[in-house]
Amino acid sequence: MARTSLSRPTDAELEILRVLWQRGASTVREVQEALHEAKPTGYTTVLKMLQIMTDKGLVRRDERQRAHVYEAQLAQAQTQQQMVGDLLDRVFNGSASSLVMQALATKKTSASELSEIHKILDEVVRGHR
Amino acid sequence: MARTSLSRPTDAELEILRVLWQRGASTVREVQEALHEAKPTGYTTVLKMLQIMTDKGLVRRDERQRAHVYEAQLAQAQTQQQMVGDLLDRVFNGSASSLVMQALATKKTSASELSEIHKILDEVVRGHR
DNA sequence: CGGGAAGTACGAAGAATTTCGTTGACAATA
DNA sequence: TATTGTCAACGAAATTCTTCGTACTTCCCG
Repeated sequence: MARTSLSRPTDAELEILRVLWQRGASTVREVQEALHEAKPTGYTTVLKMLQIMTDKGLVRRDERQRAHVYEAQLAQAQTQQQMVGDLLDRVFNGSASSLVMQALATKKTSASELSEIHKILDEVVRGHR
Repeated sequence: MARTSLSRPTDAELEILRVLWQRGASTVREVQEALHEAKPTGYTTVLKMLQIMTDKGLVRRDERQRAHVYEAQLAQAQTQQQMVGDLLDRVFNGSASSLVMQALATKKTSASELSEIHKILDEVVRGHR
């Protein structure tokens, strides 16, 4: 039974999505092996998660081969945008500047990261005029 | 029984923290009334949440009055920083520039927000030299 | 003092999340 | 063909999150 709403992925779901984004379409076994390196995880656990995620519409399943192949439904950037938007609403009252400020305060952001952000900012400002 | 770890607040916990940050130290009744406007919530529900949050160390409780007074343990900025750091790790692989990019892509950020971000960025860059 | 109002504590129940054991289907191979 | 290995499906258990009913306590007012 497919769902309609599509809420934000849980932690375990996100772990799996990260693998799928990195590897591209993968079998259960491939995902399990990738996850297992970071954190021991059983095969059936990953399988069950992927079944649930298929149900929720987070991933697509290709059943043509005996070993089904799973693929993330949304591109990484889309999910990132959704999740940062969610955080913006829930935690920052919609203030993007607060979010950026706290993001920069958290990590010692590298100089190259900073100039990258500067570039992005310039582009957005340019687009605004 | 107090906990040790202090994981990220759940959604319901965050709702309550938002009230406490906005109002400052408050009784259960005060929190409940504030929450109730946005979303009907029973008194004992809020009470139980606050008890759990005290347990987790998310809030402090002053029991000197009959109506206990609750206060957020961490300042809003601290929690924001923690949560954006968490998102950075879990969803953006630590790339602050990606996060900023997606944040700006999500909302039509206002011009004043953009210049505010620009100012923050300049300050951080200056601090780096 | 007696009774109601306002408060806390406790426990339970339902939902969602996460993990994994067992089963049965299917395929490769000896 | 008989055996062994790989896989999906299913269900159940453990945990966490969320909500709220009930019981007990304390305070105030007549």
